[in-house]
Amino acid sequence: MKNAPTSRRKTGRPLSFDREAALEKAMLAFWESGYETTSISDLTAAMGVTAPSIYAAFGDKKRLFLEAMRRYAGDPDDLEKAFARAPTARDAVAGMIEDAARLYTGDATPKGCLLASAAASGSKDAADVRDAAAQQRRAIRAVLVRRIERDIAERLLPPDTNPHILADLALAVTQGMSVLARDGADRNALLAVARASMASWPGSTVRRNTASERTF
Amino acid sequence: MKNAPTSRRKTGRPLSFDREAALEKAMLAFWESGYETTSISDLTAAMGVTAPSIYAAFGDKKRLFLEAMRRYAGDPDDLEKAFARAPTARDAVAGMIEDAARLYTGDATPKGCLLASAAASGSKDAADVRDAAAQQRRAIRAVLVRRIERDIAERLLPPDTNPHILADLALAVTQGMSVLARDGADRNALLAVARASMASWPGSTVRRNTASERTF
DNA sequence: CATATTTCATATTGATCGTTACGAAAGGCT
DNA sequence: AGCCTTTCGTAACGATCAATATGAAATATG
Repeated sequence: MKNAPTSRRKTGRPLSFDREAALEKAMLAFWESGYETTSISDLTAAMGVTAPSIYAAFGDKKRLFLEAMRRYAGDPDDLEKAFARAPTARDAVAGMIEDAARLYTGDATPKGCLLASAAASGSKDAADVRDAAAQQRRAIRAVLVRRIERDIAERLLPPDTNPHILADLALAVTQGMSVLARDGADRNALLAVARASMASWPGSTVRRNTASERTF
Repeated sequence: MKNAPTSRRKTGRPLSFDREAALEKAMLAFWESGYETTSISDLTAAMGVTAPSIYAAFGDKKRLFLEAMRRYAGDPDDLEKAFARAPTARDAVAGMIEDAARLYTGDATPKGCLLASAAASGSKDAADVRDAAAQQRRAIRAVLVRRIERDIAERLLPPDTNPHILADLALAVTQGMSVLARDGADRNALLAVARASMASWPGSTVRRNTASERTF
């Protein structure tokens, strides 16, 4: 039960818990039950850490959630790089949506998307937390738009393609799959939705009645 | 300030508020702030009714929410009838999604979808409320599936069309648009997403580079 | 070993949560 | 008018909320 010696500790009683592991548990709790509807009592139980230790390590509930949310969402730059590596914007978006379908139906994690459900609504006191979640979604959307714009510039997409609409559609499908997952849809159902949604991508051949590539 | 004489009142002091109007206000409050995160105090302020009167008229917070949610969602039979009137399943679904886009961006109502956001997550005490919302969504999905199956039977859709995937996709786009609306997307942006999403419908001609019918 | 520093567990803070007694007020019925 | 029934406003209930005060325990340093 030692904390990682990342920051050189000088003196005093050492932390009795793994900060990263506790943050992971907090993330799962928020993922499962939402920001305002996960109590400090819930968090102490999930993290195995008493309330004063949580406050000492993370500040307050709001900061703990924001840290957990950033941990969930990951670095937007990583998404940008993954998108840059993809051969086309279409591949990048299809990959993102299918990854989401898998993420939302994991066995070891709550169903659905933390970003979609943990702060979907709430009291006025938590407006800033909802804004933070919205900002995360906007960051993802911006990455989507940029990648689509690149393909337009490279003539891989029609010049009249509206990147904002395509990005919004991809985001809507992704966040909507979270609701399906919460309602009990299994991984295959979500993957089918993910693939079906890509049929609205420009240049898609909406093939029909072919046994080899049946999207519907 | 008289209540409608629908149920023949016998005796006693009359209600001093309009039950339906108060329910409407409660619905808007839940729509805005969610089930658990809207307090009785919030509700008394929004409804203009004191707490004991709320409890006398609606039972408790849970029953008030369920009644508000049913008022929001409307009768599933009405949706079924509207779907039956539509010339094709595609028209029915496109209409539903576009109606949702308009509903989620109304000026006099909160942004987004009550069904999508008010019970997206929550504590264990509210699991039955989330289940009730899930049941509403499943009812809509069932209507979608039946209407699609009818078009398959009538040869208006390819015989290998999977009605569950199409229904799930329509539901995902719809619920996903709620997130976009909450994040500030305007009505035109949502309508564009709604129309773009229909391009993945079987038999769609994904037309490109035509100024007359530009879907992207 | 002694001291400084930090975290520990226990217990509690004031505020707010959903819900309800309680008695006064307001109508219909005889 | 006088009773009966129902709703009214006020005030409070126990429970839980997020957040801390407090002092003992644990480690580094001198």
